[in-house]
Amino acid sequence: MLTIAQRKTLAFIRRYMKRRGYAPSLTEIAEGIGISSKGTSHRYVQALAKAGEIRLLEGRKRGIELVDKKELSKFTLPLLGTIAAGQPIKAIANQERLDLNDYLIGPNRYALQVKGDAMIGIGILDGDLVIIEHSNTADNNAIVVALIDDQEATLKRLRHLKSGRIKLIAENPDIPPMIYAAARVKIQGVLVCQLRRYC
Amino acid sequence: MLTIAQRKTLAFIRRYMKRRGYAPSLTEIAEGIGISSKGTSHRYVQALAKAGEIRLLEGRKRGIELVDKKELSKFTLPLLGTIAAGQPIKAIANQERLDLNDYLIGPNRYALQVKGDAMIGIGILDGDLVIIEHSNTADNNAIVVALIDDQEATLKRLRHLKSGRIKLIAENPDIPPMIYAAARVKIQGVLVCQLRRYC
DNA sequence: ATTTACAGTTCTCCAAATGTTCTGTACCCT
DNA sequence: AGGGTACAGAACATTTGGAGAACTGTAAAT
Repeated sequence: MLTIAQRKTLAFIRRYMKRRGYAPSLTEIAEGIGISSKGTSHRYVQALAKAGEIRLLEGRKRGIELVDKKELSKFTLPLLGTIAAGQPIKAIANQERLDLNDYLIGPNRYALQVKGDAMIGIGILDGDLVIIEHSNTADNNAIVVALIDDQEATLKRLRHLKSGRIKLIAENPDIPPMIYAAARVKIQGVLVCQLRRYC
Repeated sequence: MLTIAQRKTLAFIRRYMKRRGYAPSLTEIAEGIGISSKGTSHRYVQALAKAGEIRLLEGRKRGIELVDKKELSKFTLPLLGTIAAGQPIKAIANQERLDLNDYLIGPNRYALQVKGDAMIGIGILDGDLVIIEHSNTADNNAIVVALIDDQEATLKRLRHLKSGRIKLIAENPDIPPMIYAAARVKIQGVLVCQLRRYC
């Protein structure tokens, strides 16, 4: 339940965002609700986030998002808990919901269907769908879609070698890793998620 | 979430393209939003691309395309094609979209997180999420959540034996299959889909 | 084919705006 | 007096906004 001051804060944030299209700063919130300390408005904003009325984008200026109560039920599934061999399902407290939306969807993402067993060692099988986020760079050890000599595109684990060359590793003991000069390899995207349908 | 400057940049690009029919250059963008460094406008444009507001046509001058936001907000992803070791991405004709909604979501479905390696043989690893559709029956050979003696819940492959008994098979050579009298096994749900996040 | 102007990319540096955390003060209540 | 709440304001860390130089790549003109 919100206090009067928190309610006032929320109302101000809503008004501000509606009018200007972006979130107010803490100083503006303080002004807007008639106090002079942004330390205090900070407290209210934190309380609103905890109450689930807004969402805070960590480490960003004006990083407030309104939570749309309608949207909440759309692409979510109840996350019941964990299952292991030999043990009952262990329920997770207060029935979390899993938001598949931010799990899977995003700008610059696309799906590919995997052919072949090159990545079988990490459980990516023939026919699986992988979701790729478009990017020209990738962290060491990430799994990437790499284009070699502008010809072949493959899904492999990436490793930057100290020599500056690039090692592409298939997670399959039958397929040896390959090493290429950096110029021959273009990264097209990074593996974000994998999914497989059973029915 | 866009910053104020990014928003301003996007608005300018939209205005410019509407009026002139083609995209502005970085210098024009800088002028248009009232700054003098095209290095800076470059940063904003990159940020907009990452946020999915625009698309950049690589290696082309004035290569900015506006992205239609309507498509993006749905629960779909472009399905580009297939990827295999040693071959280019094979595009699927006219860019199908993959609707994850009917892939994943449904009434009576819930998610569980898998613990342990019991199903490693078919690529279900520790930590993966599985989506289960609630059901008291299952086809032969389906993978199910089964409750044994009202005690243990496990994820196993189901096989109805001619004897009327039920065989539960872990897809792991280290774990032998178990056979139970039908009365001891209750099916709680059927594995519909599996997904794993990599980042 | 070469030159040239335009456009995009990368980099470094700096300043201002903003979020976060703390400490201190005032007021109200029992 | 003690505890709680509301608020102010300082101090600090981080993000955002911006300038400009140097470089690479593209496309058009010669």
